[in-house]
Amino acid sequence: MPLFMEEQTDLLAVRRQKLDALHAAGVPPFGQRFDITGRPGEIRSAFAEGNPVRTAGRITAHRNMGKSHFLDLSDSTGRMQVYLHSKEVGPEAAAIFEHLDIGDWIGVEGETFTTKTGEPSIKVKSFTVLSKSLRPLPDKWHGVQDTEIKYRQRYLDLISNPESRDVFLKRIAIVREIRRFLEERGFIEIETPMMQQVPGGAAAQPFQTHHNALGVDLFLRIAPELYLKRMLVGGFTKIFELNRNFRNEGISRRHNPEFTMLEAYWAFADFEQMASLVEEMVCHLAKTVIGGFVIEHRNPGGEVTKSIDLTPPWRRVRYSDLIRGVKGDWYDISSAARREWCAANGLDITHCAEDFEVTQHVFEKLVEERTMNPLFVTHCPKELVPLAKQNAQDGSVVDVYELVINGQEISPGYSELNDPDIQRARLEQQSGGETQKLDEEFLHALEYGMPPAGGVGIGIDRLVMMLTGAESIRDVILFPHMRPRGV
RNA sequence: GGGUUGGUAGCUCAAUGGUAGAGCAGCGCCCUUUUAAGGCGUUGGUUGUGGGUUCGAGUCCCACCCAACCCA
Repeated sequence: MPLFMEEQTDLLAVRRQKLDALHAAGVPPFGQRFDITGRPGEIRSAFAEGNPVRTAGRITAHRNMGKSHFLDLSDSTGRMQVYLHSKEVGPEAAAIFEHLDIGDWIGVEGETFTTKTGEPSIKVKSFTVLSKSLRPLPDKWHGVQDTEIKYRQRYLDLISNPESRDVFLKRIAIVREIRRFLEERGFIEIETPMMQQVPGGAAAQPFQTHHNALGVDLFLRIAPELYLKRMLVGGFTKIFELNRNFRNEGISRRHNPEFTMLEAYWAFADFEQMASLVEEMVCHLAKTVIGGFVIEHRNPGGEVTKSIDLTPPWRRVRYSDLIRGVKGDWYDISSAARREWCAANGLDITHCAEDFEVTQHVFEKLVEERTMNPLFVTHCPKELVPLAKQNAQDGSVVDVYELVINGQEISPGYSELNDPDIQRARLEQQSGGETQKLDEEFLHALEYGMPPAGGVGIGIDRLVMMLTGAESIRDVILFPHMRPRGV
């Protein structure tokens, strides 16, 4: 009596009923090993007709023609259409098929053919249930639009938004190509401690933890620098580390508490050579991963919002010359006159106590933020970079570059300080006299002699943002940190 | 920390203070080459949470939660 039959329409309950139906039919809903001849996207991109194939994937589309069905099987490699007809698989399998849904993983065996609309396809002879999906997937056409779901449930974003998948595949390729580029040039990858007793190498708030057996507090590293320099002392003269740093600071469009950093050190080189190395490396990434030197950033409507041209050679300009480019007599006028000029030009410098901070604010707002194409800013004021070598000709500046692309700092590079006494003085100054913040073991190591070296750091997340056109760091980190919340 | 915007069905989105809707997904039926398949029918809601104003609140007010963006 349909009138008295309770209509069961809850989406989760319907899937549970199908799960039960599979069990009842003796079909394990969560399968085992399934050997394949190729993944869906691989078979499609290297398509040859008339071949026996086995593949597996998630059902992401179902076009039901009555007796014949067209399914898309997908994974991270892409999609492959399969054609399923009761005449080919038999009535028993056709009955099992009734219990499948979009979202289920299945394995298929069959033969490749091309449909009359020209679509590469697999004519299924048999299929195997690999995993029953108990929750419905996001909208097949729009995918996941809700940013919160994209970040908290990244797997849904990856299943339904191919453009998100592409960004992460590019990120993976970028990291792989960086390693290859450096290794081909004789750099070797080093692993140094992520838990440090003295968090050094940068000025940032660390995360704190505790080692029970040793009874000591430890800090997650804010940078690997001081350990990599110990490696230079140890005679490893071309090294890099590409891994995570942790900073206990704000979360924003450009900041995640854990982020990926490349640091590389090259003994007997200077900051100019490091600049060339970085220029070559980023150009290599653009060519191999992006496919060209021009990077276009688009808004959600698809319109180009900005264009970055990475074609080498990149400009190298002294910091002071860039400031003079903003205001020619900047270094000839009084401190008060500079502050008046800032106020008149809409720059808020109320938080700037020192003169160099005022100048730096002008640099950030009027040079850095407006620089889209690569620019090596060289010979920065020594107050800004306390750990670098002073310039031999001009003691007020240091031998460093800051690479600016896309309006943000992408990479600093130094001629590293290797005089242990000057290094100690600088670190003591930086720590404000708090001796427990000094990494004495590092200073001790320097006294054995560290070769002069060039060093670079590159924030990989921001580099990926620049290369892929992402406007938020959360779009290039698979699982960005979010405020806790139940699903 | 401050400001702005947003949170409605599984997903994507509507809804002058006056009966909460559509598309997709789901469910039922038709269809043997479709591809955002199509056709007919149909189910589905604590409108982020908690208060308040009102005859009446998704809509107005207050607080809180979560997110995005801008600022610090």
